[in-house]
Amino acid sequence: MLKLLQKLQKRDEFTSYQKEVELSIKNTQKKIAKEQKQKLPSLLHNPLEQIKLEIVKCLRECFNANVDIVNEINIELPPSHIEADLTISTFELSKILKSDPIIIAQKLAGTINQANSSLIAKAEIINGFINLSLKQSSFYSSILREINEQKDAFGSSDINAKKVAVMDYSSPNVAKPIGVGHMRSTNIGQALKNIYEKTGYSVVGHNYLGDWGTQFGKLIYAYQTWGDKDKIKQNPLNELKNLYVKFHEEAEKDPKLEDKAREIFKKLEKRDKELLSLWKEFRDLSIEGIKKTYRRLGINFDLWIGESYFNERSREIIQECLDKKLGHQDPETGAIVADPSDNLPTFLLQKQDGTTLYSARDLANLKLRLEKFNPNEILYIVGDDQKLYFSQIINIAQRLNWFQNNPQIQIEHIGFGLVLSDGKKMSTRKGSLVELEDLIDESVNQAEKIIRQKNQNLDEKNIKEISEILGIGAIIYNDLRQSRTRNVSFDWDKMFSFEGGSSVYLQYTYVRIQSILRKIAQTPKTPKNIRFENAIEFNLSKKLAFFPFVIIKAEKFKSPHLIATYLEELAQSFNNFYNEIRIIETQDQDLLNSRIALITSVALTIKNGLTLLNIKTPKRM
RNA sequence: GCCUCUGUAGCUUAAUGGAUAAAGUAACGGUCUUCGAAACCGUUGAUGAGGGUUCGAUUCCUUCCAGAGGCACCA
Repeated sequence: MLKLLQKLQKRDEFTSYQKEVELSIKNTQKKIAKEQKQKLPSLLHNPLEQIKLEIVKCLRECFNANVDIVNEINIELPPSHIEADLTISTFELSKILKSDPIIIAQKLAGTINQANSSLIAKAEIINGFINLSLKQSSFYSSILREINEQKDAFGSSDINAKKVAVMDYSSPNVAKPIGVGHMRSTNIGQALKNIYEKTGYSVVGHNYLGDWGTQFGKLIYAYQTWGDKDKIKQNPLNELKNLYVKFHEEAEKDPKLEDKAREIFKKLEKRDKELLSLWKEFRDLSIEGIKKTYRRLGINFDLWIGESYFNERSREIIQECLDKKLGHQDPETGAIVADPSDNLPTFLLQKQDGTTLYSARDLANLKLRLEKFNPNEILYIVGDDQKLYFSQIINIAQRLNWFQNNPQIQIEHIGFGLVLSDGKKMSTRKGSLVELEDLIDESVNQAEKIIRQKNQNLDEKNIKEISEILGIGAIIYNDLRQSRTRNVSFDWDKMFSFEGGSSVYLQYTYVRIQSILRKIAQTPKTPKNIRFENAIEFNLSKKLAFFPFVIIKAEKFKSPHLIATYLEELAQSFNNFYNEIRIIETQDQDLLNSRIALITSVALTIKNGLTLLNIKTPKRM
């Protein structure tokens, strides 16, 4: 009886939330277990993989190499001035085999030529390069058959089967609206999740919400001082943002406000019932708005566990740091300081007023991930401005011996350049923030304008749907097409480029193919005798064969932009072909069917690639 | 002050030690009575500056210059 009473007394806004979290962790564990049992598509039917394996076999024959060299074979398309189908450079091999590249090239090319391969016609050497000429028709029919069989699965592989990765992305602060800066973490994170899964990984997507901390003290203070309940009910997100900005404006004039905010947060950490219910209200309102934006962008997570969940656990972590002498209490202030090694600067875990800091909660978060998912990788997809912070955290976790059960684990901060406005970092506090929702609306409007201008045959409903697809795609693509590390300057005009080098270019190419397939009006079926007539067709098929390997590379370097670059090259190649050859006028039935198989493959690959980047493909536009 | 990242064509970007540095955009010229010209073809145009490492450097090291970010009670 007494226990029940105690339980009831203890029950507050937290209790139900904690239950929710535990359930979502269990569900995620189930999801992983299920995925690990699934059979994944293999690369073995891809002729490019077959060529690679043949070369490895030849290498083993002539060098008795028992080192693992499969992944060192680097097959590429040769530069345009070289007349060959594929090229291998032997420079990397020479380091592994500790031999002269020219000699390797000579020996290897000789062995390949004697091997009587079903795909390779001949190997020639120029310097350290081995240039391969293929048995083109077998290669061509092999890759087209493979793609048309695999369909949406084309691009998948099993090279990372049975591996688990936890990804921390988006993770917005719930007290303020999502800005365009946060968009990068969201887009890059989701794209990396998709890419990882395509190579066989099970991925836990974690939206680590910033739903705790002094910011809530600020927000609650602002609400209590200037807030208006009715206004918040009408337009919650906007009003909360106004309060947040107002607080910072006032705090500029009167720095004492910061102390007041800290005081409120301190009470919140002590579970003051009234404050806690305000906290819950603001949190729920914010999350509702955030989810709306995610729905439009197609972002999904397995876990929504915010910092608040780790509040109490972080106390244990702080104690653990003190016990293991990785932290100390500052004798002057009483704050608790963590002491990383490797010349990294110290950082605070707990403030002098006894409340916890982000770092302590983040360490608790890391521990939970290790315990619940035992992952091979943990990726923090967070801006480069937090690079130092993550090296500090990882250093402490390492020295707390948290990785002893899993020494191979990779914990990485996947940084990226910031979105700059007028050359500077954007900030909610200074009001220089462009809100993501506004940006999306604007882009969708721009798209609609152009669609109306370009295509008069669409009805209203279609126009709305397609504007949404094109407008949102343009924003995401603009974010993902360049390599992660460079800063992005925010430029409205650049966002709405609907020409070459944009998602719209890729979508347009896809739509064109759909249009041809509609005109031909026969169900595409792969013919018995696949053949081609023109070199452009064969080149396209080579490019297609690379798709799964591009995904693998994008996973290895955590670089979604490699997919974008690849798709642009593919689309360009197709458009070239399209301009050269009139597909529907092909007389020979086998050739026509082969061409249908080819363009279907191109369309599938563009669609699968854009899906990885979280961009949709319309049927018409 | 210390540390980190970035610097490629007028502009936005690609190329993670390899062959003649690749695209888009802008400019100029060409291609639609024929599969959707939101496309295609052609011309002009670039590695911030200096040193080093090596068969070979946009890529690695170093000095300088320029921009951005971080460095204790925000997250």
